[in-house]
Amino acid sequence: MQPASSMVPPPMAAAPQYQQQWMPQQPQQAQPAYQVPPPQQSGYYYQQPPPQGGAPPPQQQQQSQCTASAAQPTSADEIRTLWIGDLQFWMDEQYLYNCFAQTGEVVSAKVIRNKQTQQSEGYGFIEFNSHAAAERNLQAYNGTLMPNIEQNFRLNWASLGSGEKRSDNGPEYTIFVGDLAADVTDYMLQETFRANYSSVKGAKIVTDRATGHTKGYGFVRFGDESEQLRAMTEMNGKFCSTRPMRIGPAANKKSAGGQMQG
DNA sequence: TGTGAGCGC
Repeated sequence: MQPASSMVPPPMAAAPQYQQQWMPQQPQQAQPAYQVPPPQQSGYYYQQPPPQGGAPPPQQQQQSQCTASAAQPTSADEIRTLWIGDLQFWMDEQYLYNCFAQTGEVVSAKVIRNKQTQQSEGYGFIEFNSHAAAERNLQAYNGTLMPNIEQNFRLNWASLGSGEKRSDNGPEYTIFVGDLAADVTDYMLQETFRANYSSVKGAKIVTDRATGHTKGYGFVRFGDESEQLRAMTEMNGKFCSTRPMRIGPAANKKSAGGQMQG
């Protein structure tokens, strides 16, 4: 049980000049020397079994080996890339790749950098070999601890790079949630509310950009205003993880539903 | 206690 030295963040060192994209030298390599332990399946109560009846199990479902002329995404179903945010400055392409390498489904990893300073912009993209693989990794890793740092993966579908994403249906109504414990993740907060309110669209824990540590508060977005209002009273004081939540109205600076007046 | 922000040349 020795931590791989290549995964340890450098104390302070100038970042070397990396390529814009990183991928393994051999795509069908048996097993890389570096291995990342799988994410801790803590078995949260909000984990739900995969839906059955319709979708085949995500096993070795070999799609057609898209070799050359089949690389034209015609719809959003073909998206195979995930967006990853809240990256530290030392998290390079190889670090990201190693995070998902044990699944054997990652194709490439990329950190977006400033062209002049080569410093990380704090986000990147992970490309997988199929849409199903990307979705599996999104579900498995999002909200779990990243290697060698007390910070959670913040993953999402890469939407803006591949054309139009399916537009949201209608306005959103956001609430502020404070007094959150340090281990509360986006997904945990979202599912805590979704268990009671079907119109929950998502949740966001606010983290410090420099350290990636939570600031102890976040936001939950609803699609239905009545559920937003109900949640503000019904969920106030309810426990999420180890602490009771304190809920208040969100001071939306962007287009909210209709709660702003004057 | 406290009111985010994140899409690639």
